[in-house]
Amino acid sequence: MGRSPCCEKAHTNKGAWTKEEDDRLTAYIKAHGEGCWRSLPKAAGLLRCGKSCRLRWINYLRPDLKRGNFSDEEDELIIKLHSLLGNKWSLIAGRLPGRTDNEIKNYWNTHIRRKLTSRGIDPVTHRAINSDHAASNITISFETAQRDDKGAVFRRGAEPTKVAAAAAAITHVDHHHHHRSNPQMDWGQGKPLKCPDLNLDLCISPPSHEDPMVDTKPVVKREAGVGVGVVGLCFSCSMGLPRSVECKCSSFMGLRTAMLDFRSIEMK
DNA sequence: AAGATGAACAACCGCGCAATT
DNA sequence: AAATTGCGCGGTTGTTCATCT
Repeated sequence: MGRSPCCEKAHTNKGAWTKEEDDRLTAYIKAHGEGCWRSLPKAAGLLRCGKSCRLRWINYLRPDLKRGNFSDEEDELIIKLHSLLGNKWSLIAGRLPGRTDNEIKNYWNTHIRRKLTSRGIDPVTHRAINSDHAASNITISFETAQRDDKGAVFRRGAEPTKVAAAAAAITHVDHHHHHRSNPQMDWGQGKPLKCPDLNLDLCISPPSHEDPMVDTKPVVKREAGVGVGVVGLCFSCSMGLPRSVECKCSSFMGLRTAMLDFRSIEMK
């Protein structure tokens, strides 16, 4: 048999959170940390579903949330990342410290979608509206990921973290081969993407035993409590200090973007 | 001033996968 | 191995606020 039910559906509050509920949740997590969401409501004295508590904490109460308006740089970064990742809001949020997937998703739906449409760009395909050719064949470039002598992929400039094998680079370009959640990517081929103004190093952690016959649908390996993906900024850049001699972080629209660490993405 | 409409965003819902029993 | 739950995700809905007519 499995576990006991996650929460009692009856006798749980729904809808907007009150100040008192927020305070209780915040106080509890500050005292005990983010633990088991299922047992948290009862322990914290909240008549809420654990799922609801998690959502409230992650999207609203967490102290490291940035909140406030998105900058133009953030806008553009979201657009670029969306063109690469599709509606993978959690992955996109992983590139924007202090922003949540829900916030970005809402922002996309209310602002950016309209912004792109007004620019004549289809927000879904990132291609020019009414032109099959104008924006097609956009090539998004990634520097070649390095491999160690056993073929494991590791991030340039980082300790050779061995991740499972296979393709380091992502492919794309043929917009006719659509992945169900990411029309811009062809996850199976392992050819580099090219994008003139987005210099990001993507290391897709591949399957440990690559089998061309298996479904290559990308999946996100979950790491509880850890945002997916890590911005690999060096110390100087992460502190906003002048670049050091060793700094290998790249710039994108004035932002130090460093290298994307997609260790948590794996091919199925 | 009041109602209609749209924008913004918080919260919910259902699903898939991994973990657990 | 199968059944079941926990967690996280993306899609959607509901509510509030601002602007327009």
